[in-house]
Amino acid sequence: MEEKDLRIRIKEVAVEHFNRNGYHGTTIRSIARDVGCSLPMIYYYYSSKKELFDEIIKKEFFDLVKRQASHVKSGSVVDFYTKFIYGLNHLSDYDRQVYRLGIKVYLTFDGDEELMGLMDEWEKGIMPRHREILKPYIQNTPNEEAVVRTLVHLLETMIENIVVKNRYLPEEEIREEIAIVLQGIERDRFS
Amino acid sequence: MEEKDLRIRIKEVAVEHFNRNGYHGTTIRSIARDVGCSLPMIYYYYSSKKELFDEIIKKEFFDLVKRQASHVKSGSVVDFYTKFIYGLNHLSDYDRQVYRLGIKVYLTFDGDEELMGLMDEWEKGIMPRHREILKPYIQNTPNEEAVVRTLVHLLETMIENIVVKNRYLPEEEIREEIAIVLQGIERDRFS
DNA sequence: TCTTTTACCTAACGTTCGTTAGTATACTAA
DNA sequence: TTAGTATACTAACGAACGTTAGGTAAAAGA
Repeated sequence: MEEKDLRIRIKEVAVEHFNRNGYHGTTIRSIARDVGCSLPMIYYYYSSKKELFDEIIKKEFFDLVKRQASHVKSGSVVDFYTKFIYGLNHLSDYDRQVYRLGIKVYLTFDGDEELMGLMDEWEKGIMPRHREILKPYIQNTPNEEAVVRTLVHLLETMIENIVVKNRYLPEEEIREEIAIVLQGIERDRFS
Repeated sequence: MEEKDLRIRIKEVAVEHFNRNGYHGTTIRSIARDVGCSLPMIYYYYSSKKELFDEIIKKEFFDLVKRQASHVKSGSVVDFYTKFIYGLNHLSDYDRQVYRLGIKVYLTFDGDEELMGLMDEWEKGIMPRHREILKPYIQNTPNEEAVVRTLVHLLETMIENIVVKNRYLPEEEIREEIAIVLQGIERDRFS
């Protein structure tokens, strides 16, 4: 319990509390109680409640999604996306809660204007990245753009199901859904 | 301003505040201030802050989704779903905020165990309803169940985009995405 | 050695919260 | 007319909040 840096322990417990009770529903006192330290120690490592919340989003969340986005593409597109989503089932509790908290801010359900602005910036990069990944497969499809959009939308719901609603999505179900959106795409690879 | 029942005015302002600041971030005082009445008047009409929140979800939200679900199916399936989603763009501010608040509870981002339980019950009816609607069109498709699931997932993200993130989704974009998921379905009607 | 810094604490500050006690005014029924 | 009820208020309660003042004890640096 005590072998870990107190600063990190505080952040871990804070992630749990912000997740369970939201920003306003979380109290510094309850974090201190669960960490097992005194109340002012929170202020020794973080200048305020807001800074603690901000660090979780600005560092932990964006580090996590950057890590996620750097997964190497291998095999077919359907394979790639299926494994990407399926992998979320096995996120650590901490990572899952950080992800969940980030999505909450992304959906403007928590956080302040500044954090929401960062999310908007981040969101702008999503569609182009997937357009790039899918480009080799769909460049001769008529509704190219719509397919990218539909896939991204589908991915979003599946991510929410796993990360936010804490559901387990079986690999075959994920594959089926992605294949439906990308049907006719895979074949073009060999044409 | 004063022609409306105070009880209703309070609920309207509460919906705004719960939406903007969440349950814990909303104060009875700020609601009273924006309504233009004294603080104890909130307690004259609602026994507690929690009861006020609960009524919004239990009555307003579920009434709204029931109203939404009763839309008559006409034309093609793609048409039906397109119009259903597109119509959300033109929800009144009040209805949109009630919807948004409900989704927040649905995603377990707010509300207590009891309300989340009601959401779980409600969610169980979603997939069967759409399976029923789609049945005539997909009964000869091999991946029947997966198509229903994918469509429901896609609808969920589009609803979130409009209602939660407050985006405007053009009718053609909605139609394109639905058509991608249901491709090959429409044709079977005439086979 | 002595001084400074680091890591921790108890206790309290002022503010705001949800909620209620107590009272006034206006309409309604008798 | 008068008793009662519905609608409104001012003022305050105790509790909990974010935050800080001020201190201690040990380790590190000089």
